[in-house]
Amino acid sequence: MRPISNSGEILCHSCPARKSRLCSALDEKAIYELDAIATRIEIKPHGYLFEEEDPSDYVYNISTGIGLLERLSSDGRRQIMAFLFPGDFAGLLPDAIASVSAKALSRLTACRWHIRDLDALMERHPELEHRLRRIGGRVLATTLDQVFVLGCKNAREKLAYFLLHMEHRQKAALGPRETLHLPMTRVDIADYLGITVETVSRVFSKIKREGLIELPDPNNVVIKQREHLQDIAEYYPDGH
Amino acid sequence: MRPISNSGEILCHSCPARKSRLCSALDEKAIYELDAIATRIEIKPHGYLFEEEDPSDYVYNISTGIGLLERLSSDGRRQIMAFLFPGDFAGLLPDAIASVSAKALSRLTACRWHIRDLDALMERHPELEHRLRRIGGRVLATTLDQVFVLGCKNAREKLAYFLLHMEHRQKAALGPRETLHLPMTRVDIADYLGITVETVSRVFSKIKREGLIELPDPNNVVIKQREHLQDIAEYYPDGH
DNA sequence: CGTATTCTTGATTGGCATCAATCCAGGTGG
DNA sequence: CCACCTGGATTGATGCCAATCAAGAATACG
Repeated sequence: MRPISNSGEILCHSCPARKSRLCSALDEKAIYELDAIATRIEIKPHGYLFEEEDPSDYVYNISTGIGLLERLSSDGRRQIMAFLFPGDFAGLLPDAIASVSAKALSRLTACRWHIRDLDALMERHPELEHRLRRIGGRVLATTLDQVFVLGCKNAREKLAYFLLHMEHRQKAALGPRETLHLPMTRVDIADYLGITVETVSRVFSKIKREGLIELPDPNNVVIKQREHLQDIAEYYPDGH
Repeated sequence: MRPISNSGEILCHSCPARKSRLCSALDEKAIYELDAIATRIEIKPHGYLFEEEDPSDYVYNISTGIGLLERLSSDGRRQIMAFLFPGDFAGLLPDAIASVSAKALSRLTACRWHIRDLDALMERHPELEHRLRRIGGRVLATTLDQVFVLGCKNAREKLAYFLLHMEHRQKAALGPRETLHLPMTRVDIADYLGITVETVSRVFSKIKREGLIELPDPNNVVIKQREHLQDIAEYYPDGH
């Protein structure tokens, strides 16, 4: 059976997210059908995949590029809920109960499904719903980690957590790298951790002086003392 | 068809959480089966429903009483992830990826299902999995609200959010009340909001002096100026 | 009724925010 | 090719909100 996409250059079988948690281990027939109801979309840097006000009728799966989920308050404060890597999902809240926007940090391509189409497909492939539930569970687990960090940790601990978490995400999405690339600005990091840009910058400088990391340039980090960082953050993404 | 519980005084048909999002609108047969694989459990005040280290092989649905989900760090800091009201679920993370404990604030009764039993039942009743997915979606939405509050808001705004949120939860679980009962201590509130007991106490006193609330006693609040509180918290649980 | 626990209030400290200036790389146009 | 501009990053000076330390008041409990 040859996969046919209804609208785009990347087909499921050649998709960078082919091994994503939604597609992998689905049988050929299900993948074919999933492909048939998918729309390929592309967002330019700084563009939005969807915004708070939009009716949340779609589920997205990032194929390539980096994005973020953010929420804004009326007086301009911003909280970043997550950074999006290839394979990640967005728009998993069908009730439109969560108002977040998804913004592209780089050129970004994604698969989009209409909720109704997905619901219909799930009726015939219950395995699909099971997978979506597990994906949701992982998102929740990560969000609980974030709650813990925001509620309990100081600036130094927050940044240590951030670096290790980003390294972990990047490894999962793109494979192991020798240096950690940070595609976001210092402001983004600050808004993710609930601190200010200046504080982020200061802590970067401090842990660099202390030899915990190297900073070839602001967007690239070499972690020199992983265990020390893990102890600071109390975060061990791959076990102790 | 008469419902038969395998272990307890409360049957599904007389369950206080009977109208919970899991059971409601399931057909009689599914409810019967759900009942058959449920275990009724009871926890004393300050006891634990489950703890961080436990293998998370169970899903729980609170029947009566109040509880909380907490995570502790090695140096004693604590973050409360949620307060549990009748009808709420806990243990929704099958991967054991989220280490949280569930503690009882009062005498607490709950339904417990083994994941395996539930998985087997879902094979025959896909509607059940669909419901669990939606429940998980709601939990995630609430947790995202919490992230926003922890990351962006000051002590005053946090407490305003807390009061309105608790009122909303209490209304949903127990029906409308004229006064808001707070079954948790000031320390619990502090650990939920990422601030200290003293700060909680001070803000309570302040908004009481300002006439936003009345405090007949520390555990009961009468909200006098709901709209003002909503504006402080930027939180409108039932729309504007 | 005494003891423990929780809550509240006061005094002081400190970590991070705020305000402000400078640095630096990349892009643009003369 | 270079002067200029711009947005992001860094560093410094100062101030403030909430943490910390400490003590007293209120309430629950054996």
